[in-house]
Amino acid sequence: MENRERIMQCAEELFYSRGYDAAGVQEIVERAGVTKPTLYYYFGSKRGLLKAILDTKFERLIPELESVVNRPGDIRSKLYELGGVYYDFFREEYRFYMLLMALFYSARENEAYQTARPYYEHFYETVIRVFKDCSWELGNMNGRQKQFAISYIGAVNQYLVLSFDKKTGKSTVSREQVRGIVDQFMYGIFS
Amino acid sequence: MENRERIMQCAEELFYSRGYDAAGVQEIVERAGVTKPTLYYYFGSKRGLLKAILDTKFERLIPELESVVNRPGDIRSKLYELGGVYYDFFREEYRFYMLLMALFYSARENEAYQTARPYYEHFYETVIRVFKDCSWELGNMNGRQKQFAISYIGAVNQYLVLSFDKKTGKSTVSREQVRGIVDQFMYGIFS
DNA sequence: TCTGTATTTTACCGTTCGGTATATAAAAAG
DNA sequence: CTTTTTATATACCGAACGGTAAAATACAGA
Repeated sequence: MENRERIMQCAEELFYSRGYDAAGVQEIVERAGVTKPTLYYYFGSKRGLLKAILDTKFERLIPELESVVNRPGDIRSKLYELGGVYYDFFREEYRFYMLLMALFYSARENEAYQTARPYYEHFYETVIRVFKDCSWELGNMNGRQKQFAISYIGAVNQYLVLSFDKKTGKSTVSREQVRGIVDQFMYGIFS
Repeated sequence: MENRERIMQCAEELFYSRGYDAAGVQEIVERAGVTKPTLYYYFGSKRGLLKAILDTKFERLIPELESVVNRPGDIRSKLYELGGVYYDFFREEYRFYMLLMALFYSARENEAYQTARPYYEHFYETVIRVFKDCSWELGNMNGRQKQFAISYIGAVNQYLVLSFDKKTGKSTVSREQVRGIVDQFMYGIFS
């Protein structure tokens, strides 16, 4: 099982730094210190390898998101906590996070996008549910739950991604600053 | 000059639909009805072709952005107009817009990202300047101009991209709804 | 010790990749 | 009418692509 994990780790690194299409299977196995058939033994295809990486990481992220969403509380505290989950996940798994963003924005026909798509959908649905569950607080929102979810994710993501220093490999923002973004999202720029 | 333009057009389409790395030079020239040396005669390399596409489109977008930024007005009207420019550009050049997003989120080591990077920087600086020029209205903002620019672009982009129906190739939002996003950005979700 | 299974290797597949040397048309300049 | 420049095609390059057949190795349990 050691080789399997090392392959996934090296692949994640290379997908992140070169991009999924530009990263070659040959280079992945070289870094992992194995040969190609070993990779194909475990994952079946390059796409299968990507899928395995996505599965592993989401297996950790999804329950964290769910626990925030299902916990009782007002919209403010939920969005804070949600931002916190993003922030922590981003700090610990920034390579994967950046890879995920790249996949999300890659072309619709592209194999990588199609592989990653189901994961986004689950992800988005979770955030939309936050707004739906808080209709007691926000009114009927005129069907704007989805819009709220989109711009919330857009603002937070953009902020995390832009504040990432790829030289040091670290985020330059604090958890507090992410709270600031959430505040701005809720109360506007004059707050 | 006809072939040159047709190559660029076909390349834009393929870069959009398959992704820059996944789109092959061979396929581009086949669609354009020419051969490879013709492409290399005009653009020198695949990267040069991408650069030419970026140049052409930004040559149109940048002046529009500049005119909005340089016009006098309050932050509200400027952000409205800026959103309008995005919206129009997105409707008319959605393939290019989506391609641009994909390039922006692609890996830092990647050739495509490095080619597109200078264009983003110019673009971001323009939006940051909107907030800087309105410090009379927003106070000193505690150095949050950049944060504002980032989350503004993040929210608007995410909204436009998400509302794009790739089956019909059209945006499902109106100019009004983009104004709604700008309102939300300025006054929060309770507005 | 033998046998079966899980794992990894060597050596290779055909295809496509980005890119080019060279010849050839077409058109403008002398 | 020649010469030069611009533009396009034929035919090819070596390298890398994703992927695989088949053999060898490692390691169980009987």
